Amino acid sequence: MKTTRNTTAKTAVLEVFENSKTALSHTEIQKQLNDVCDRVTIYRILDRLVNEDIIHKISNLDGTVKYAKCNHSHQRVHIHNHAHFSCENCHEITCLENVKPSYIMPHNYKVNEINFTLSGLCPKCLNSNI
Amino acid sequence: MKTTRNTTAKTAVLEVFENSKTALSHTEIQKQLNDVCDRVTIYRILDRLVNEDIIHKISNLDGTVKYAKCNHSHQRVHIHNHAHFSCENCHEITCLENVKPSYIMPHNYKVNEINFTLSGLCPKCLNSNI
DNA sequence: AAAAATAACGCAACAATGTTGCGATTAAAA
DNA sequence: TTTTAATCGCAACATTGTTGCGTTATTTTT
Ligand SMILES: [Zn+2]
Ligand SMILES: [Zn+2]
Ligand SMILES: [Zn+2]
Ligand SMILES: [Zn+2]
Repeated sequence: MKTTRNTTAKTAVLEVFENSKTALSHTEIQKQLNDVCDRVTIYRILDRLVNEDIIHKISNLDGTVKYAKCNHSHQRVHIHNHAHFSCENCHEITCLENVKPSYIMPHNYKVNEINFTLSGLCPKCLNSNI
Repeated sequence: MKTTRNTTAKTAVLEVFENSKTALSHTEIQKQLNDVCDRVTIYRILDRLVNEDIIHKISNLDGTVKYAKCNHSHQRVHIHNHAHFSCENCHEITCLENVKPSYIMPHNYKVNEINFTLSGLCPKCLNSNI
């Protein structure tokens, strides 16, 4: 079995997540790390953190990919079924941990995973405009 | 005002959509077109068809982008608020025109658009496996 | 029908994002 | 301390999408 290791690069990436309230893209992480490690290493660390259920991957409407901390590691079954909000103004992505859509599916489909993304204006941008 | 023109390439792309029950990626369209036109032209045609509300763009969980015919052009307000299903086995994307999620949002958010994608096994793959 | 206007095209070049192979490091176990 | 293998850096490559520009072709005007 493969064991996972704690490296300086991985610790640095984790710290970036700890200090962020919103989801982060690979590029945003790279900028904050400031040459702590190679570009490729960040990709590999992100893959590992996803596999370890420490962060989750968010694919956005505009094609960008971001990652966010998992705030539910205590749950027995680790499922990412919450919604995400994408602000059209500041482009920040936030987890809406408590928003879970209800829906009715046609028969003969087996649903394993759902992705629910809403876009519009976040509270910050909603208050600070005309 | 810019007027839109009917070209052989655009007609060919439209025909590909007419013959498809599922959503199509740029690459899939390109293969079916078989050098009718350049790669870039397909991108530009897809952009135009989206602007004309003839097709809609679907961003998938795995980062792929597909396009599908709009089957609701008769509606007065043209909104794409239906769900999409992504099969983990055959990777086909289908529009679930009648699946519309209900949800409760926290205050102070203004929602303009939603994206609801479900993944799992489609009816075809569900029936044809062990 | 011919001429004029411009939407659409082909091509080449570029950009962003992510992947792979491989030899060198280094964290963790023995 | 030595050994093992997970992780890293680097170079090279792949995919997807964009842009500029001179050319082609559809549509409108004359
Ligand atoms: Zn905002
Ligand atoms: Zn989340
Ligand atoms: Zn299927
Ligand atoms: Zn659809």
